[in-house]
Amino acid sequence: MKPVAPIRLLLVDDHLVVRAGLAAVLKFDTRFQVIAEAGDGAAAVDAHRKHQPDITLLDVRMPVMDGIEAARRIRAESPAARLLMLTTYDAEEDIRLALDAGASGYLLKNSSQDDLISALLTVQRGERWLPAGLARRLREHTQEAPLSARQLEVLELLAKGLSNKEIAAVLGFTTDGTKAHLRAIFAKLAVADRTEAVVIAIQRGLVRVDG
Amino acid sequence: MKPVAPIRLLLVDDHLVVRAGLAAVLKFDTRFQVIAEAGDGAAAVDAHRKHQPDITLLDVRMPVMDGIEAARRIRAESPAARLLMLTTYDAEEDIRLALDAGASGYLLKNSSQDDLISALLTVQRGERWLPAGLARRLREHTQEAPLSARQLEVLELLAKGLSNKEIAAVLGFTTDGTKAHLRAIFAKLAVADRTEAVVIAIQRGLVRVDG
DNA sequence: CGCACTACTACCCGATCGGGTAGTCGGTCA
DNA sequence: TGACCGACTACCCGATCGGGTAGTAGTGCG
Repeated sequence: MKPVAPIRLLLVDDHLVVRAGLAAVLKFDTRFQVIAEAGDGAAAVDAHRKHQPDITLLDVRMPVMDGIEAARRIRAESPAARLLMLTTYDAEEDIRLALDAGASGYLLKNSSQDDLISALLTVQRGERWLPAGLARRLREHTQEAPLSARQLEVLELLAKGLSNKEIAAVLGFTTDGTKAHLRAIFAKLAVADRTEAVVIAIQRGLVRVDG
Repeated sequence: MKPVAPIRLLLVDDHLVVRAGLAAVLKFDTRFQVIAEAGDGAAAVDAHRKHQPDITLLDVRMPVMDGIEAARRIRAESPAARLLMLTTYDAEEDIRLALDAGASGYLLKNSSQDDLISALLTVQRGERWLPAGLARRLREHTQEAPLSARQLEVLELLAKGLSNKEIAAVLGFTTDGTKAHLRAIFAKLAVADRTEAVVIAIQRGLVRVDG
């Protein structure tokens, strides 16, 4: 064992308890050193600029600026930054967005201490880290055509329970327009009707219901 | 200030990080003392029996045995036990179930340290603690008639995207039977169609989609 | 005992939905 | 330039949905 400089970490999470927990869990491992913490995305960007950590542990869902946007901005400033996203949710869309935003890994909050540590070490080596089952599920849907921006708008309204006519009114086209979009959406999500589409969309994280 | 014996706490959460975080946050407040931890519901029941804590902080969603069931069993053994449920989700149904199971309070994981401490102190006094906005939302829907067991079965299948005919086949009655159930469900949830019903059901925690 | 309520079945009917087909318009990429 | 694709509009048609109404069986409640 040769002595190595500790990996310097920036912790970003809006939950105080989670930050404290991560710090507590990592405190006794000399390979890691928590050098800063932040409670929202904007603070994370500032803290990253100031401290230039080796790895940033970034919560996905946060007030002010979410983890995805924070990841994008950090990568814009520091393309070599290593970002490990941290989340409770395994919605595929979140993961896809996180990876697109430049994250090097994706860690579920219910991971064990061992997982946390191996994720950190893996990311530090410049490799990608994803939870076991997730990598497979992600590949499955990655082949399929993604929804267009317009289709996501329609889907969002659909998930509010609007009828074809109401969706058309909101988006400013005819009910036939809604139907055309729905047909494309159904095909891409491989479902038969609007209800199924909404359920799948929620499962995959294409739309949010937490309101 | 007269010196008081610290409030003895049992922490129950399947996330190591959360347990560590709670312990870390409470460590510096002498009014509290963490005397034991558990990682699932079954272990929580055992730990409660053994340590008889003043307050048990119980995560709702856990493997092996969830927090609701654990709360029920703990209360069965120790009717005076004070239980503070801890969760990320604010689905109303979870809260209702938790309170029915005998919880004295319900704390969201994104609460501040101040909230955590005042929740603990409130519960210790034997009073009920609920997050601000939640108490109101809960009262709103508490007036409304709850769904029957059969209606929940139908709702569950509805949330899988099944048609009236398919639901009827699964449950063993005619499509008219499905329609009769749906009419009752729509009325109780105050929605106009199946898609809206599913969204509301997911929001309120009446059905789960995490799979 | 009657009353209320859930769990259905059944029929009617208009509105909505979903699928098939076809064509226009604008942007992109080779 | 032509080929392709997304965003529509439009029309047809059968299936499904949701609402109104009515009636039966079974259960729990006072």
